[in-house]
Amino acid sequence: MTNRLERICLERGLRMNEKRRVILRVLDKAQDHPCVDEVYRRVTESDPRISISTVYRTLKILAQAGVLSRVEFGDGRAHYEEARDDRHEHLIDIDTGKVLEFRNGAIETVLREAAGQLGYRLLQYRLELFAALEATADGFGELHVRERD
Amino acid sequence: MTNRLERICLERGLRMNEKRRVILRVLDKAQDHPCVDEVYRRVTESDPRISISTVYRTLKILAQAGVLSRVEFGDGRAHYEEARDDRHEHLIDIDTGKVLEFRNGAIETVLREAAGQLGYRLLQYRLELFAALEATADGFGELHVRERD
DNA sequence: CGGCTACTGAGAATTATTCGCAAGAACCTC
DNA sequence: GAGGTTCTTGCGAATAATTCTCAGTAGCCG
Repeated sequence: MTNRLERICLERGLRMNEKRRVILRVLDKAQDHPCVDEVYRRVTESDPRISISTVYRTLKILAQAGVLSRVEFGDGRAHYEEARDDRHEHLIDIDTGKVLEFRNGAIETVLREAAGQLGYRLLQYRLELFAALEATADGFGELHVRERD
Repeated sequence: MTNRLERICLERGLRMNEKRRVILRVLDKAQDHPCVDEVYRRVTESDPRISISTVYRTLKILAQAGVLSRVEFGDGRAHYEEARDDRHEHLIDIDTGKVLEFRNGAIETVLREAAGQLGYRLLQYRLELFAALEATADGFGELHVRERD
């Protein structure tokens, strides 16, 4: 079962080999946003002979090819996640360091408008929210949010 | 003529000396968001004997004390600006690398609401818009930020 | 004035990441 | 399936931004 990411790589003219497959598999399975070291750690569980250089290089190439997305959380390291076409935002829980993903179309709209008011067209943006759990429950019950790292 | 920033420093229990005054003056006069190297360059015009260590250290301390704000524009360097109490956003022109500042209360509102919907209270956020003048460029291309500013 | 501490300069150390190069492997062509 | 071009890999060295160490210096408060 050739996975989805592997197929996309081939479509974009990237060569495929077992090391690259291992890296792709790690990111395909990841439920979080691992940094390079963490990807390396996971990757070496499958193939201890892979080098950190290769991980750095491959992640960079895959991000440039749009197979992965590079995210930065202000911790001085690059984090990667599988690229998806649905834009989503990241909220970092100040207390636990956990990263929540959520979607909110209004954000993109507001930002696009703000850029527009300056005569610009928004191409891309970097956004991270730092927040703390509200002391009081809001009584709206379970919100379905994927908890990630 | 003791400047405003210097006064704030004293209020927060920071010691004052001529080197620190020079750094403060540079940031007080700055109309942009200089990175550490750039601050160092400007500072050495007044006092060539100041060291880059001191610039790094002082900028960090001043930012922690809330006298300055540290901003990151995705170019891998820290940039500093005088801290102000009015929240403002940054838009990076991807063609020129120029950084525009603007105010837009709607942005903060939307972000605060988004956090609220997740049960969180927004404490802080990092936001950078990358955009091109309406007329120019098309599509979501590579984003490269140039030095300076 | 005197002392407790914070501040400074210089260079070494750290951290994250990229580069250079030679060897090895994909993939296209015939 | 052989061959060759070009991409990929591993390793260690190189960068780049930033922090740390440490000894010497100097604010600031009493």
